[in-house]
Amino acid sequence: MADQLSRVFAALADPTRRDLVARLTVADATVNELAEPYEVSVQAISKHLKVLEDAGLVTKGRVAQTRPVHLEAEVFDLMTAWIERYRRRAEQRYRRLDAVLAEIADQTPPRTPPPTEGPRA
Amino acid sequence: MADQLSRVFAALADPTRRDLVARLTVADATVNELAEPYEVSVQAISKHLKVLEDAGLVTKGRVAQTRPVHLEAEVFDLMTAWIERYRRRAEQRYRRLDAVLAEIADQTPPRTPPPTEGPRA
DNA sequence: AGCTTATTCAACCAAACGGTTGACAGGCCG
DNA sequence: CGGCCTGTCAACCGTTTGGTTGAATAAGCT
Repeated sequence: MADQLSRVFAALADPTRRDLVARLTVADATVNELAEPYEVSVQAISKHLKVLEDAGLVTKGRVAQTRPVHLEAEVFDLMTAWIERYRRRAEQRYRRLDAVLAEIADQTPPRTPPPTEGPRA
Repeated sequence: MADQLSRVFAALADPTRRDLVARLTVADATVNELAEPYEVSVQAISKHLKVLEDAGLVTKGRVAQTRPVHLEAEVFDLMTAWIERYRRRAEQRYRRLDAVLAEIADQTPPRTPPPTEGPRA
């Protein structure tokens, strides 16, 4: 199996699974309740829930013969940490670039239009 | 093709691709430069970059015969928005649950130990 | 023009994915 | 006890994924 971060991202790459997570933010629910709105079989949803469970996004209880599914929101922090870390670095880099460009624009009088949006765009 | 959010999550579900993104927060780089540290073929990295590009995480320029790869950090906001939205909802729900539990504990004197951690755990 | 470098395209392969149907295990309830 | 839910396991199927090698395209360099 892959590392947890990979599993979390992979789990949320599927729209059905994202929808399941979204619905679980409202309330815990049993597998059948969760499966009801979709057109696929209960087994398919059971598999989706297993993926979410393996990623640590969800846990299952045991009430009578049902297994209420519960969202574990803490795992979101794992993603947020990764995303924020690199977003911050990327932004710092742009800030640095902006500074360099500003300096260049300062030293050299109106030469070329500032290539703030480079060859792409 | 799937929606962009799915493509972004799927793109970041691979450790090699996450590493590419991480390295691109430092500086733009050509395909060959990016491929150098890994043990796989350049073609494999080219494919990874295509996945990142299709997800909108990355764009390619054209300098001479090289195609410098550039990180598009804005797409991160798409994920952050999704994550924060549902994290917030989940947290609100816990707050509500806490309130309910507090009220119950208030009305009923020491009856059962508060089931703050339910059947799971 | 002709060679070289950088990158992608194409065909192929094994493994994983998302779905199906059918069988089976656990726990209620008449 | 016997049946009925609820949920999972197993086998199967078509598609996607991540990798390979080999050929093709594009833009310098001499």
